[in-house]
Amino acid sequence: MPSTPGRSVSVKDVAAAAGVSLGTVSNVLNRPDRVSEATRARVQRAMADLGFVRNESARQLRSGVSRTLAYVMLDAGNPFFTDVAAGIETAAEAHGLTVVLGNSGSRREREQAHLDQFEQQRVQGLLVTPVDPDSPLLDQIARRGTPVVIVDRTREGDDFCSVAVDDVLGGRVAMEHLLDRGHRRVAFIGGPADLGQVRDRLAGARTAWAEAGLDPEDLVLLSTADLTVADGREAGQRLAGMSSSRRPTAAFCVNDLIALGLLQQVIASGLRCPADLAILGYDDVEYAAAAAVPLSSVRQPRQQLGRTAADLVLEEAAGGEHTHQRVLFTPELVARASTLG
Amino acid sequence: MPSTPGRSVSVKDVAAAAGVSLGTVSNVLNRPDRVSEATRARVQRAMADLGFVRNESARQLRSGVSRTLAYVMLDAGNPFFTDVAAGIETAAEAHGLTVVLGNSGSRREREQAHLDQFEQQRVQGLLVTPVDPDSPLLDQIARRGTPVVIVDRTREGDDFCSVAVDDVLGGRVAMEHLLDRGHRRVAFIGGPADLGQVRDRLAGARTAWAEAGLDPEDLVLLSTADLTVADGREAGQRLAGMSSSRRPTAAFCVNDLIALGLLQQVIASGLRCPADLAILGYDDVEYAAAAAVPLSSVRQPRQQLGRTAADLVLEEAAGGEHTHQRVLFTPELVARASTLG
DNA sequence: GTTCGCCGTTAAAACGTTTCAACTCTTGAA
DNA sequence: TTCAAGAGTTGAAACGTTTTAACGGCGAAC
Repeated sequence: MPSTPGRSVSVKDVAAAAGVSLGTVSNVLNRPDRVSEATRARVQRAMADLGFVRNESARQLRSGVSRTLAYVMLDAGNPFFTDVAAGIETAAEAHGLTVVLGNSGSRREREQAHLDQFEQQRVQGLLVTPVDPDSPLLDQIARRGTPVVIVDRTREGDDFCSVAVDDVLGGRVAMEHLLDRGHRRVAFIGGPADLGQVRDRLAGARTAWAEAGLDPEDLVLLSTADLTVADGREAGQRLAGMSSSRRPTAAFCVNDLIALGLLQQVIASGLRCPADLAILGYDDVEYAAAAAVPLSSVRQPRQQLGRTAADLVLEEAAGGEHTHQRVLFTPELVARASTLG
Repeated sequence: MPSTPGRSVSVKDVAAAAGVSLGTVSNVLNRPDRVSEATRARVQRAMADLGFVRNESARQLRSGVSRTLAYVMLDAGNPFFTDVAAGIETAAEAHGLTVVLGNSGSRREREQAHLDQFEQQRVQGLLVTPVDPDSPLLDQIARRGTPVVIVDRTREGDDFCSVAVDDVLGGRVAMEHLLDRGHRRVAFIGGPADLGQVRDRLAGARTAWAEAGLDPEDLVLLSTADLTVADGREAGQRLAGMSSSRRPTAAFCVNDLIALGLLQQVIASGLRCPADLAILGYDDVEYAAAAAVPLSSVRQPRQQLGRTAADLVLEEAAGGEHTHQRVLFTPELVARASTLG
């Protein structure tokens, strides 16, 4: 008969009900092999009857260690980060840990609240995709003893482990693909220009462009205000308005949303993809393959990003000698109809 | 000068460093107004110097209450649930609580692990979109004293608060819209048929259909294996293959992914939307408005779902008299070009 | 019959915080 | 001058668990 909701049953209560000492109850919980079959059964029965729930606070206070990993994500609404989180969960599960997630929604004060909270909870490790990778708050936390790993961002210096994807390489791979397909009039579409990922992908694209012996001036830059479908459509209007002799034959979009918007507008304008305009996106979001013309894109190893981050933070938490490392993953081109046709 | 990582600075250390008693340090933390300006400054200085981090476990153990709400979501990769989570966070923030998220990924054992974990952490309230709303685990937790609210699901009986959206009503509203637009040959597209939401939306649609005096037999049912874009495209092929005299003039899709796939295939087949086929989706996902033809859809108040759930669980946690209630939200039709044209 | 070792169990200490009653000054009123 | 009130501070107790040293009982070995 389970107990009434009348607050918190403790080991002491269980001990009394089972007619054993409190230490024995703890043994049943933590080292069941040290307890005789009979008493163990009696104690477990009492726990079930009384509705005993271990008090994690007390357990952690005494034992000093928690069984959780925390990930503070930048934007829970973005599938990229939830995939990263899934990777973290996979790795944590393998170590018998649970993962708790905090969502900052790109807001500094929420990020700080979560970080404080998790630090005070003494989580075993703290993974974070920070609003600002250079925030001193991260240094403080690390200095006070909680292992911190930066995810999908990097920062100068070797104060942290970090895992990220090589955006410069991604930009280069993308451009090389378009060049391989024979395109010599190419547009780079994306913005705002000061966003690290936009900057890096453009830099990579420019490198490939230059290595092909082409004039840097000839790479068409179409800057967008943001990274949305609407921005892509707007860029599409600009392209459609060009004379066919001047219009690029291919577009490298800094993300898939822009690429999808572009694709829609291009089709609506009566142009054909890829015959009139090849389109290459970035991120390989779930709907990329399901677009009207299946979209070529650059895929990032999202789950692996998470798994690796979790492994790193656990290695650091384990305490042996540990040197911080910056892991940079290689993005992968996924060629589909929108550039192959 | 911040301390070395050599484990955990306690209030005792701070007290010693500041030359005050341990109780005073606690007062600085919890009732700063009771401490004189001078000592407060001295203590705060010591805390900063030593890198003091409050131990949440000890705090909670002693005070008995936690400052967190937990939400165990069914699928962190689904934007619906992240929107719900955002709503929960909004409400929690207003109460000065933080929210931790657990992701079950529709797996029972992960759900159980998270629920156990959060119960043991003595969270103030537990929100959950369960794999199985009838799981006895939920009863156990509630009986042991942690307030539980079921989100986006309901269960019979009055053992829990729950918040959900009225899918029957949503189906009816959708069908009424198509009938209002004059359609009399209509297809319902979705599956698998045993999914609660498919069943409910179809039931609502049928009610509206019957109320319009139409023969139930005339509502065309196109069953899909799943709820993906690919399923929608496949349904589109079936529709396009019909003679124009027999083909429905409108399709109500059980979710937006199917609707988007259908739309793509319809356009690819040379049919016009909405002239040849009006299309109505469900969920109003982010990309619905950005489709080639902006998609009409049925919107669910996702954030409000979360806010309400959080408010309910907090009310229950507050402890006054509380009667469990089942809140059913009203979905809202968003009419766009795909049914208006 | 004594000793030894082993097993199951116990009692007490410790973790770091919050709370509370008690104490010491200081100040203003009687 | 005495007293009351109040502000500021203190020390100890308590939260529920884990851990450890010690204990009693029992069979085996001598």
